Amino acid sequence: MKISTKGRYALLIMAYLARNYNENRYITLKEISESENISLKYLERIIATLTKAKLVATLRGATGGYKLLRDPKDYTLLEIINASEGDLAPVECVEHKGTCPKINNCSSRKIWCELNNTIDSFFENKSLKDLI
Amino acid sequence: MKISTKGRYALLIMAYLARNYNENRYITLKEISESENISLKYLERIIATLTKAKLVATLRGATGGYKLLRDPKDYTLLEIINASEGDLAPVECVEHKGTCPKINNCSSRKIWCELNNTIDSFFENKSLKDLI
DNA sequence: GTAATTCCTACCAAAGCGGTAGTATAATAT
DNA sequence: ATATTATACTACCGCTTTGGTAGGAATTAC
Repeated sequence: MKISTKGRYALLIMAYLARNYNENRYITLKEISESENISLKYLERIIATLTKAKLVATLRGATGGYKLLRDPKDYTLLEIINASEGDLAPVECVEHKGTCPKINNCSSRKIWCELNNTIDSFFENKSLKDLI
Repeated sequence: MKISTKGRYALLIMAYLARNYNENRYITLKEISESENISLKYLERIIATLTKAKLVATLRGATGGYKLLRDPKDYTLLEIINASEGDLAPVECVEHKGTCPKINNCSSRKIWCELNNTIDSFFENKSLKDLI
């Protein structure tokens, strides 16, 4: 039941961008890397998923970097975690019903679905602003 | 954020024992293995942790097997999951504070602790009887 | 053109997951 | 006693995921 570094670092990056949101400038990964003491190369890979999910704006080249597209209060932690970590379903059958033949008489599945909803709404109800 | 087969199968085993609780007999893994279609050998390994945690009674030899030590309503899902899956903390620093040097000015840790509490109380408030 | 920065792909070691196999030990049935 | 049934313990194994590293290509500002 661990959150991997993908999700954790994604949150760190987004929190960093959020803290500098009002400056409205592009922030380099180099800056975040040095501030948070995480390898630049690894951050590149992690933020790529956030870029693809259109959670951040990017500009290449000199004076380029990343910035938020919306106000921090308008990001839920769920969308950030989902983009970076994938879906949070604690077991396969919650999201993909075809994988288990016992699905219709499984006494546990109801529990897993409930747990999934609990976790999702936990993150849905927290914004990026709450994090900073 | 997955629950592994350790935790899932542990719950299956306990649910099976719970459904037969009133018969007050020792139930073999062979029976559970055939009923649930899970390898006997793997079940042996999984139930070993439940035995060590004193969640089930065992008897070796012919007519031996496993049975519950208490009424199903007196088992929380949390103790079963904890015994089989280990603790559910979504990040290391929630349980082991020494692992991260940034612990005292980490904006994320509060979230992880909250999530941990949410998940724990989810399982704490469900009994084995709820599962069957 | 040069420097700075993102973007893309390939690679890699270590750990965890989901088992299997073999043997030792204990209790019962006959 | 001995054969049978069952748990207990330990070692092994292939596969996938995790947590990175490395190198270079594309893009932009100056």
